[in-house]
Amino acid sequence: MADEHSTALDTLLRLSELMSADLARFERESGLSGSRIRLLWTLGITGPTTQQALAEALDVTPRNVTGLVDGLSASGHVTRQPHPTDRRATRVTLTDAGAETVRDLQRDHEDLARQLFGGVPPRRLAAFVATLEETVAIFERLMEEQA
Amino acid sequence: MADEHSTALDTLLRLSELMSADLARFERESGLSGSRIRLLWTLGITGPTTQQALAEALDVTPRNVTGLVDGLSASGHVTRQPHPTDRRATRVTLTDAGAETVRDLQRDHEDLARQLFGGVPPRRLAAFVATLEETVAIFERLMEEQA
DNA sequence: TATTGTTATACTCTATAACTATA
DNA sequence: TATAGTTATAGAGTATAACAATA
Repeated sequence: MADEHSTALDTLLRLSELMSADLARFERESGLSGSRIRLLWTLGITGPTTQQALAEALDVTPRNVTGLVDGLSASGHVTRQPHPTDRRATRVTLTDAGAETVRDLQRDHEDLARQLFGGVPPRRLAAFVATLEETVAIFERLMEEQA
Repeated sequence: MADEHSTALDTLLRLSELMSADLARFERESGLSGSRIRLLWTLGITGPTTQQALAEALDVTPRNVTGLVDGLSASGHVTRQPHPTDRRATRVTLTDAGAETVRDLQRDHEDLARQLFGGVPPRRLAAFVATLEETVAIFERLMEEQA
């Protein structure tokens, strides 16, 4: 018989698996890899930005971003534009098709949120979110201590 | 201003990222990749088992398991043993070193659970877990409908 | 015939290091 | 000198397809 602590963490891990499986579904439907989808999602949040900034946001090397942007450029989801003031840099910009993919992602995300939590009474949902957020705060503190 | 539904899902995604970062810490400390760690974890749960069974449990191809077992065999974490009754099959077994790695994983897992949830009052933790488990149930139903 | 695992081949993600162009 | 991005190289994870040994 496991501790309730462990049950909570195990269930969170199970939810992680399910969210990964949901991402895999989008991968199949869009023909895009998870890494490319994450880049598009980031670009949707930041707007047009440099590869350097993308590398930091995604926590990967600049070289890796070069490869991802190559692929997304070939598939017509992004374009490389000259940076307006720094001629060393490129600005990665969503094409119309890329922007549509990002909208699809956002819509799927909202649909999922509604399906998972739409039936939870407001008071209970608020308490749930509060505990989640406290857990994130503790976790972030732990990770900082180790860094 | 986002819906509380979306906030809940966003926070769960954030927790997923943190759990991935925590796994990455174990990867650095052990010198093992995430895929190999998952195989060891699975082997710790099932006990000695065939590559076929590992492929199903990990949801990857048999060929993939061959590569992972090759690596874990070279690093001394597992061995290939003849299957007692089926001469086509191999039984993958944890070595002492492999078993120790699994124990480290389990200990880290329990430590993390205690650090994250040890301070949450029992009633509140029970309510939290209940909502988590309902969310998993809804999510699993959704994924089945799509499959 | 069906199953277990491997060889052969290929693609994506990822990293480090060296290099070019620009700041 | 430092920064942005690319070329060169390498390794891990993953997949499909063809094959050998065994059931």
